[in-house]
Amino acid sequence: MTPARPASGPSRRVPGQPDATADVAILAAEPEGLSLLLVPARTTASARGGRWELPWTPLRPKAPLVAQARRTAAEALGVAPAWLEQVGAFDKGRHPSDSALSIAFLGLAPERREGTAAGRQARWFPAEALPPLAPRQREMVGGALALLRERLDVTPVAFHLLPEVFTLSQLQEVYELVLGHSLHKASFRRALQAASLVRPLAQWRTEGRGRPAQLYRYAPRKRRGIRRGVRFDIT
Amino acid sequence: MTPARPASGPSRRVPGQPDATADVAILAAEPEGLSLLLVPARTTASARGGRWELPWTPLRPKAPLVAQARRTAAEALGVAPAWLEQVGAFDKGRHPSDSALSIAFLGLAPERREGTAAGRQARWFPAEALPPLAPRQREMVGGALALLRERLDVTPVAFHLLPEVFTLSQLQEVYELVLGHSLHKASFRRALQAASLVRPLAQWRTEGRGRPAQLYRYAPRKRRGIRRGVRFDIT
DNA sequence: TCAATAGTGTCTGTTAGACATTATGGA
DNA sequence: TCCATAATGTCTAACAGACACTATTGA
Repeated sequence: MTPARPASGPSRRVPGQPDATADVAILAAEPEGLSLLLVPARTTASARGGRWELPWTPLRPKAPLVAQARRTAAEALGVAPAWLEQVGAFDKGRHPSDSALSIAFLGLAPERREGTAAGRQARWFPAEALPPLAPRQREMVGGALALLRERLDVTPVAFHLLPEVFTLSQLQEVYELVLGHSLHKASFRRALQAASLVRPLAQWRTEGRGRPAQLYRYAPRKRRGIRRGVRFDIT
Repeated sequence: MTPARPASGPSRRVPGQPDATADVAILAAEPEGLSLLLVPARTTASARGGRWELPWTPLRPKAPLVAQARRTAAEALGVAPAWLEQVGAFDKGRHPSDSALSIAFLGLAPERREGTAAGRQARWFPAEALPPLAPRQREMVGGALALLRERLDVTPVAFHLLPEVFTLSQLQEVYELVLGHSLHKASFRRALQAASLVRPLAQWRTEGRGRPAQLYRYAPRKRRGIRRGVRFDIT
């Protein structure tokens, strides 16, 4: 499928090292939607000016995969991501490195607006309006978003998209952003109460107009082994 | 971590080819539990007699990843698996090939007892009583089982563990095997009815003692976009 | 006072699980 | 006949969503 490419400049293939890359899709939640961290494309033959790409590094077999992904993420984000998980291996489509294989990771950053000076020229883009990406990286972003949605109702992953201290409205916003639809406020809080995942603080924060919102902190108490019945919820 | 191994016999490392493998965990459902297909370990220096391993092949960058996994599975199973999905990339622990990286796949076979002559010397082992495996392959099996559980309530994947025609008790057994706990019969059937995933046939099958069970076929009719509320079901 | 947001109480329809009952075969 | 399994109807407790209402701030 791919035409035989000349081994381009900086792709130094060391025998014994896999011809593969580690790519990281770093997501953050903002009021307007999820945003993705991109870095300026390395200047290669194919790259005209102003292109962007997912942070990636060539895979080095010595270092553990996750460690390398974490380093790659930290390099672009400025700090280590609050959460990191492998999405999977991708081999279809072109990659900026022209590598045959790429391992994608999902990284989460807590509320990018505050702090987290994105390294060098890295920039955040709204997840619904991304600049053109290499086909393989485009697929990896899709996989990362899907993984985030999957994890959301199995793992308290939403809290890694929020600062230490947050309001329940903020928490609900994150869930709505990731799930892609709005939730019932009373039901959301009831379920949250039942799960006892958060601890209220004796602090309130006023934001714009209305009544100030109480602040909460992530503090899971119960370990519940609830066995739900089967749901045949095929999509 | 790994001591410097001499490049052992059959590991021909071609420069430009990733030093990686594709491994497949092929599962089937039996009344006693899930079973896993293993093949005799390739005779290498480390292998004493009677060891087993997951079917694997060295990764060839030209071929698409899934295609190669499917071929690897078919070689061990005799036929193509009814379902195949990537589990992820594994790099920790030793692999029979001593490769730095392995991509794991989950394969499903419909009820192994009937037909499906396992290729050559391949053998089924109960998933709870596996023979010793290379550490990395052991992890891959765990990942494959976890993925199967994850997929079960999102995708009608259970039907790929059953023959074309089955009884509702068989279907429930598969769900119970994969989920690891028993389900309420009436509730199970009610939910199944509501999802309209199966079509009853005008055939009954008597099995042992009691009343004969009606046979069903997988036939999803509705495409439902039901939006459930959030569940904070952290395990 | 009005607008806007936070937070809560009540009602109702849905549903999962418990239980009981009928149906239908083999031993 | 008895036993084992299939299949279904009814009841109840739990729960999700709708709705309404109070609370508390800024404009």
